[in-house]
Amino acid sequence: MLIATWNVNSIRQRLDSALAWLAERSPDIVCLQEIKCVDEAFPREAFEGLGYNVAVHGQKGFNGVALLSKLPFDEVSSGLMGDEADVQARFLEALVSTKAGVVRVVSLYLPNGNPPDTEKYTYKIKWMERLTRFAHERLKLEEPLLLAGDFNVIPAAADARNPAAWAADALFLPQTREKYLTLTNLGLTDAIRAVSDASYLYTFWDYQAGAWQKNNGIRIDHILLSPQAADRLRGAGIDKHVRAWEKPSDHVPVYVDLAIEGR
DNA sequence: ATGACTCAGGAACTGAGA
Repeated sequence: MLIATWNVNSIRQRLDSALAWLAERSPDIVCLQEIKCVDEAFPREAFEGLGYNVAVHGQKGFNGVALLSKLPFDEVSSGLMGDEADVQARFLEALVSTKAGVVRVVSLYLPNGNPPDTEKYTYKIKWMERLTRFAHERLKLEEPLLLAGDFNVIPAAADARNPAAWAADALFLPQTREKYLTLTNLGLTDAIRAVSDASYLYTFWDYQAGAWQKNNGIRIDHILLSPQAADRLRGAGIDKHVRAWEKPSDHVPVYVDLAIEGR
């Protein structure tokens, strides 16, 4: 079973690319972020035509997450626990059933947090604390669980081409990395790092200053696995070539292959 | 030294992104 995540930076601007990528990768479940539209504007029919069930949690203008699944959704729930006043569309959780049992998947768009001396960074840190509480609760279920999305966290220096340039950035500040470690230390496995310790594995290249041409990238899109998912990890990868397509997102898809029969 | 790009919203620009 292939499960992927991709920050598309507007699903309406990226529809052709998304359909082309789905045709070549053929994932069973896809987590999308930054769809940048309300639910009604999501091009749901285009994906349903390919056999996907669609769940959307959007908002006007920015943010927004979605899930595509060839398996039907047993349950879908939007919003991250811990702050009823938080209206930003950044979290969508679903449960699907396979022949081998359930799989729980979360599509998440963790706040950027810049500039760090503002309430935006406070929001990011609190969001990470809420995510940790959520993961702690769900791990008790002992299910195959995937937290997939744009975490806006550079976990280590090896995850940036030029780590010094990110030293004071909300994506790489010590406090950000500490909170991310607290999350992963609950027992979550970074799928990409589980299969490779290579350098120069990136998922984002800025549109500006020729970052892509210089391979000046960072690895901020992650798939974190519960022990029950990690036990079934067959492979993982980054579809880097998509960044070279016409009119690309600044992020590329990341995927895992789990030894779970889809249907 | 500086700016550099792409989106949405809404009709010239700003905010957001990272």
